[in-house]
Amino acid sequence: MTNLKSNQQPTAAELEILRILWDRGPSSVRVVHDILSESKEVVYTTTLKTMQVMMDRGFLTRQENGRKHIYAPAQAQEDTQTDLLDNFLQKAFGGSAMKLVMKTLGNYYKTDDGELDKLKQMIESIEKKDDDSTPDL
Amino acid sequence: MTNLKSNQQPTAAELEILRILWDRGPSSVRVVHDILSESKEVVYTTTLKTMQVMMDRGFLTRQENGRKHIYAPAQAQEDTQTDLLDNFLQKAFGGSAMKLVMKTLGNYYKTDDGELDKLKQMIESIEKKDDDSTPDL
DNA sequence: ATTTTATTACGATAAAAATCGTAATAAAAT
DNA sequence: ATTTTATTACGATTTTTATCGTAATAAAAT
Repeated sequence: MTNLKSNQQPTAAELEILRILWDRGPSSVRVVHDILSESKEVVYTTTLKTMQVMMDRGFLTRQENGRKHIYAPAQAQEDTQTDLLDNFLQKAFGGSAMKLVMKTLGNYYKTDDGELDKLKQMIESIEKKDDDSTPDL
Repeated sequence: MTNLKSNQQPTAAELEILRILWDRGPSSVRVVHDILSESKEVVYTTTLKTMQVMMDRGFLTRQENGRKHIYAPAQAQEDTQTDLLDNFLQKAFGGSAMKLVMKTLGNYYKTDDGELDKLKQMIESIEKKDDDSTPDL
């Protein structure tokens, strides 16, 4: 019945920019924009403005020396992904992590063996741990 | 460089309505609204309008007898989830299904054994199949 | 038949997100 | 010093999404 305006998520356009920064490290608007332009038609000032807004929203930090601004993600990719995942899991799968996992594997199962092995390891470690703590959702 | 306004996704508000319809089957606006009201403060005409928009967007169908309209999802939950997943995977994990799976398991590993077993089966069947066909993304 | 009630239709407004154009500023080149 | 170039700041506009109020319509109750 209440409506706690929960944790703000970056928009789609913002995520594209974050991805670039995570990949290339701290960068100027110019660099980000040029990369962005390869996959999307957009004007320089739009990219700039978006990054300024992201600054306000706390998604980016920046280091200014003189007129030059170098932007960096405020949060590690891992942490942002955690937030996004929480959100998506609720919205699309009613919070059932297992349904999400099964569907993902079912749809995109082409993987290399190394990855499947890692996955198996993970499952084992879950089976070991089981029942001691931590959330389930 | 182009910008194909790809496949439309339901918004968050629309998904809440879809979820209700998937759960309860085809329903009137009244029913959907009453259920929605339990978790969210919203006015009847807002729910109505949203559902009318969803109709336009092709997310819902409806059967009218006289003044009474009964709405139903245009697409099975599974299929919508596939679309959502495609989209999310790109946006948040750069298309790497494996990363998504690993992170999901890592974050929400509390599951019952039955589910883990199913998961192991799935992995096995993937190992069997491997290399014949189908997309990887 | 008249009134009450429930429902839909429609349009208007608000809020959020995305985009762009213009002006201001500073550095670099001449 | 003056001009050119690159960058940021700022505000305006557009688009999309969400919300609501009022009027129209039909069915049910009296």
